[in-house]
Amino acid sequence: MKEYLNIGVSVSICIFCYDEDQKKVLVVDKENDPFKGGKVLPHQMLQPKQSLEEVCSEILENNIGNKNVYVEQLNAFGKVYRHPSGRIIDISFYGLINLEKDKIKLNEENNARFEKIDKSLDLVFDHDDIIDFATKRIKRRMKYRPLGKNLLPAQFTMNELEGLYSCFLGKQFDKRNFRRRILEMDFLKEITKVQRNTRGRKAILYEFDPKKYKNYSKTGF
Amino acid sequence: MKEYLNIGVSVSICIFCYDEDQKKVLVVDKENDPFKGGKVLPHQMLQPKQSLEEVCSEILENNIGNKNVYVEQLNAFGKVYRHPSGRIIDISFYGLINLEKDKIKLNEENNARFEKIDKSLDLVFDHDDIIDFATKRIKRRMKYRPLGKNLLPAQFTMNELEGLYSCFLGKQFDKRNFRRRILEMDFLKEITKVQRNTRGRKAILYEFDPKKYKNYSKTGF
DNA sequence: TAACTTAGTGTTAAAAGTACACTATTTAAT
DNA sequence: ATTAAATAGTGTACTTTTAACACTAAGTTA
Repeated sequence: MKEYLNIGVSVSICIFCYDEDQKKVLVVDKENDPFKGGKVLPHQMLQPKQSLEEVCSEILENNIGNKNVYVEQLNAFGKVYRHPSGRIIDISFYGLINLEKDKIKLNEENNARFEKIDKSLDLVFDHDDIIDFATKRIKRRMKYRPLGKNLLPAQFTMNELEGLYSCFLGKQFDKRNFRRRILEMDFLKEITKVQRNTRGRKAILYEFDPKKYKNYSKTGF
Repeated sequence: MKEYLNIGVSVSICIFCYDEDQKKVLVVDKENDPFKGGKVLPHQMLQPKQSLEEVCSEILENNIGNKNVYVEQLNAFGKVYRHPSGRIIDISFYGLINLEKDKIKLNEENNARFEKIDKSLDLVFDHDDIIDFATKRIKRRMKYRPLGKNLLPAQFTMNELEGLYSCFLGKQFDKRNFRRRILEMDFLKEITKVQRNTRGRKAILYEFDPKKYKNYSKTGF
């Protein structure tokens, strides 16, 4: 056997959602050694016949019961001793979902769950670094691409969208400027129906315009 | 043997330089099958005991005789049939060099050489895609980070810097606006000496201010 | 000394971004 | 029915950034 084949390739995914006005990430309990019982990102070994896309689909299917989630590649993490039981290169991805719209069925066997992202997350391997990497990537990306279609319900208010942006970018916006900017970017459709069980004035509901959203997603503003 | 080990990991590097007012990339002739004699990016199989950084150093040493070139990771390319003789995942990097300053000794055995980047490059595997990926990454990066320290000689004129930007971004600049913007960014030192064997008026020479350049490289403007 | 080559310089107009405070609509409480 | 509390929505003035634009300066060569 060729020596260079003594390397495994794993794929891991940061799956983010926006829930209870917070950014959360999917973590699972590790079912086998090393670090059995430790908290990790969902991940899996790549098999020789699988494309990277295929193993991503499998990971998604196995952990959230829905393989049709768009993911993007982040980075290959390859420190020699990142994995204690052999040489494993990890290729990481991230994806964004909405808990209702995407019909998520969390895997109960490995205790798959969404947790909010802070110091106390504390994953094993170098998975905290991966989350960090993903967080920065998303922040940069959302400055020139639209964000929200995968994270929000089909219809949403301007304040909800503002909350999302505010949460993911970690800063406050001026209401008026935010609205103006978003509407100028021209990827929203205003829905005439105005319905919500809230106190206070009822808000206009918006949807993303699928075509425009898609175009801007590809080419940026 | 575990099935998932039947995958190899290669590392390839796009090494760019700026020569004769053109952006060029290092290519070599492939020395063994598959595609023996074909044109490729310098690359090598990752060995189990090597870090990604180490194999990059080796590739650099073997092809340009200087392993101390800063490289950044681009992307993992992992299509199942990208390599005809087995499953190989390629992790690509890019680096920027200056032909004189970096004391480049091109490997003659594999005909290592810099070629300008256009349709006629035509590399085997998916190496054209990798160059494409690198080109876009650099374009995006140079909008918020300084560029040039690795590509230009230690001292250079403002017009030379403009030429470089113009070449890498693929667009023309207004002289006055360009100068103003670059000087405002404040990573250049003006050198009093004004010397060049050129026709016409002599130009002021600049150097990069190492500290400022480094800071902006990390954090952006 | 005139023609040519390359380097260097300021101003104005347009666009984008930022700061800022009140009115409108609805529900809940009295 | 009236008032208080909650949430949604709106416009203007100022500042900063970007973009457009053409001539003068310094040196070389014929």
